[in-house]
Amino acid sequence: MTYASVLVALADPTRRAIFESLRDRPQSVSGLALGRTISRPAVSQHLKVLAGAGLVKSETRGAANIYRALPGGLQDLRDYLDTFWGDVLEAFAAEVALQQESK
Amino acid sequence: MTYASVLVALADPTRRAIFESLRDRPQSVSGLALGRTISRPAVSQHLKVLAGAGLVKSETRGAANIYRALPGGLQDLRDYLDTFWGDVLEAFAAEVALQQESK
DNA sequence: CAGCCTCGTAAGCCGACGCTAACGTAAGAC
DNA sequence: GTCTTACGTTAGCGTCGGCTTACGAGGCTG
Repeated sequence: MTYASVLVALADPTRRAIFESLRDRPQSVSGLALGRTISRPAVSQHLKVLAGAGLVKSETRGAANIYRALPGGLQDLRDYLDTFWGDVLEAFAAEVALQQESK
Repeated sequence: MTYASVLVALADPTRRAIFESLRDRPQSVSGLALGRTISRPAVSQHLKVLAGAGLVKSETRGAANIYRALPGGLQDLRDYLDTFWGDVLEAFAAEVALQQESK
């Protein structure tokens, strides 16, 4: 069921940009807000959503909060897509079989 | 860039349900609306979004419109997630190297 | 032809989401 | 202690998205 929250989290372009930025290297909240046009609280809220989806981990270092990307959070979504592949191929095979019968 | 529209399309639960229903077997618009609580036009609009993302194909048969799931439409998203994996592991390795140096 | 089915689209409503501004809190630096 | 920096949270606003109702366009049947 977590793949649902992952989809919602990654559906937003700003959130994807933040996640991709964290993919390159861990960063603080203000560090993430520096390169963008949105305010720091907006970044904080996006990080909250990403953390809720298990895509990001926060690590307090002094007064700063360092965020890091969690690649494992994508696994559920990958599995979801994989099940789709198999099912759709099965359905296709069944369809072909039906076509054969109707001839 | 298509993975973005795929993410948006699959982020909605109703749209996912429709897509999963088409995964099992091709169906008409009213056929899809039959099992659900939402109206037929709502289904039609969702199908439009799914088609825009390349996840669904419409095939006119008489007065009916048969929709079919396109598994290939998920490939771009899969590739996007895969690039994430490699990059994040590289970043992790770089982080470990930094930790080692600072000791 | 008339009637019925299929479907897509437009208008409108309403709730959810993203954003900002403002507040309060906690951790160093001096 | 004081100041600064970094952060999270809240309230409020604007906007986007999903849903329904109503309409118009094609196809099939009698």
